[in-house]
Amino acid sequence: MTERGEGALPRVLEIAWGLHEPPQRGPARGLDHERIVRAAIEIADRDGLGAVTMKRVAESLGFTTMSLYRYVATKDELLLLMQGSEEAVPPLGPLDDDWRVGLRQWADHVRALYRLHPWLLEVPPSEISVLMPASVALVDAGLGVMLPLRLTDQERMAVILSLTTYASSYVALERDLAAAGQLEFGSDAMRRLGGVITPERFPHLAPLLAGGGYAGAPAEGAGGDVEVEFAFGLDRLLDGLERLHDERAGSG
Amino acid sequence: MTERGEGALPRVLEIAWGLHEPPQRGPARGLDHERIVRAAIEIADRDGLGAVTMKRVAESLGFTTMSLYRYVATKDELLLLMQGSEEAVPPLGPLDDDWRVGLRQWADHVRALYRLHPWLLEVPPSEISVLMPASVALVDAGLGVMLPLRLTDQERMAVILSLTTYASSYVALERDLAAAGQLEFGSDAMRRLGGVITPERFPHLAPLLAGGGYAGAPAEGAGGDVEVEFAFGLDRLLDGLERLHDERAGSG
DNA sequence: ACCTGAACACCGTTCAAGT
DNA sequence: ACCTGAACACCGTTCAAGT
Repeated sequence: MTERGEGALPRVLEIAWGLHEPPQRGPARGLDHERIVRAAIEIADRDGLGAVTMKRVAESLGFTTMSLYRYVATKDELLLLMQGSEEAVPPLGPLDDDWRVGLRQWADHVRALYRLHPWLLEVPPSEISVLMPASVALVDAGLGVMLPLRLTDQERMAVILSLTTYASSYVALERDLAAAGQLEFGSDAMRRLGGVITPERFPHLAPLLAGGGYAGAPAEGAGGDVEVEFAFGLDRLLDGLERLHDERAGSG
Repeated sequence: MTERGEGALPRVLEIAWGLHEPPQRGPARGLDHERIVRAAIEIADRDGLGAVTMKRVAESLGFTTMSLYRYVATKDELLLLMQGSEEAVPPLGPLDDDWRVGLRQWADHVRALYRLHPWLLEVPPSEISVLMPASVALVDAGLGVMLPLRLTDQERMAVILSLTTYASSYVALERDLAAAGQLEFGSDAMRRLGGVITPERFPHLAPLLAGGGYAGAPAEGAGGDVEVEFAFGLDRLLDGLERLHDERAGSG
């Protein structure tokens, strides 16, 4: 009964898409997947993914740890439901008709998503997550923006993937820089580091380090720099797309 | 004695760069950081990061769990040492003088690194890791390739970062696709999925899904596709760089 | 069929003890 | 100062029991 043939959808997809019919018989259920996932997301938003334990989630709902296992097979399943929940995704308004502007808006939206829920960066990735509601909605919107571009479906997917990983990586960078800002290496430490990161061994990086243009001295303007770097890399990718598009327009 | 003022380097950097002098007095040490890190990497390579426990690492060296705490303050410190160890990085040969070719070689090398040690994708990121030996060596080489490009230091770092995250993301994708290949949704499952991922709700993605151009049916050619997509995104980024370079060459 | 309390196996880490 | 055994707090998960 639990395994319905080889062609069945993974349980977690059934749950996420609302296809999972609760059992007919027996006492009324005290919980449901939506409440559990929402509670878990709240905890992760507030205290990080490490704070999401089965115990803490259950108790925040007024139940015992073990009650969760009536709704979720393992903790990994819960994490996947969190990641794929549309609950976590802010609504995505209409995107600009100009593909370049639209893609930038789309990338900004993805970045906002990771900023809103930094724990998304830590959820162990699953091959299933691209089929969860949140991902499907995002991908669909992104594909829509690229309609006027002369690209194959596969290339469109590659762009989506590039932008997604690009945005998420930059949120991770922001987080790391924020943490690094509190490191504040003293001149003592920099001298010690300069003793091993020498111009002889690292001719290109050592000058940067000495000049404060590398990690270790991101004291001022760090936030702004990340902003600039995000736009820079994004523009390079869009430039590349435009060049490809122009070439194909010319030859087609 | 353990805290040497505010200007001191983080302990893990001292260890990684070989600046950590072992205590003079007392019995001979049975272990050293290098052996511990190497043992941990071997376990992670073979059985994944989840298999790296203090117990397993210690026992693989013939010691008890607790002995490790003479060398490493916490498990997180051990993970960081693994990640930043040059042990894990295959030697990087000389790169082509043509910046485009060189950057492609560099990106391939980074990708090879993640393929060799997939657990690198799972190590919780630390702001310190960019100062560890492995990262410093990689970044230095990457900066060297970009010497002929008309870019600021900051832009060069942005490129390095983009390529790194790009390469690592693709290795993650490969891994996920390999896992997804064993999912093999049946026609039953696809029909069920098609009931919620409808053309009405997802006009751009639904046709892809129905046509097998999206996850869920990556049975054949999946590996090859990833190869194509990697080159595609990389070329777009390099195209963008070239355009920027050409523009500046013209106006400078 | 739901929810619960007790129990299990397994973590990382602390501490007091031996040498 | 090294290594060890015992112990602690905390996980995820299983199971038998109550309703």
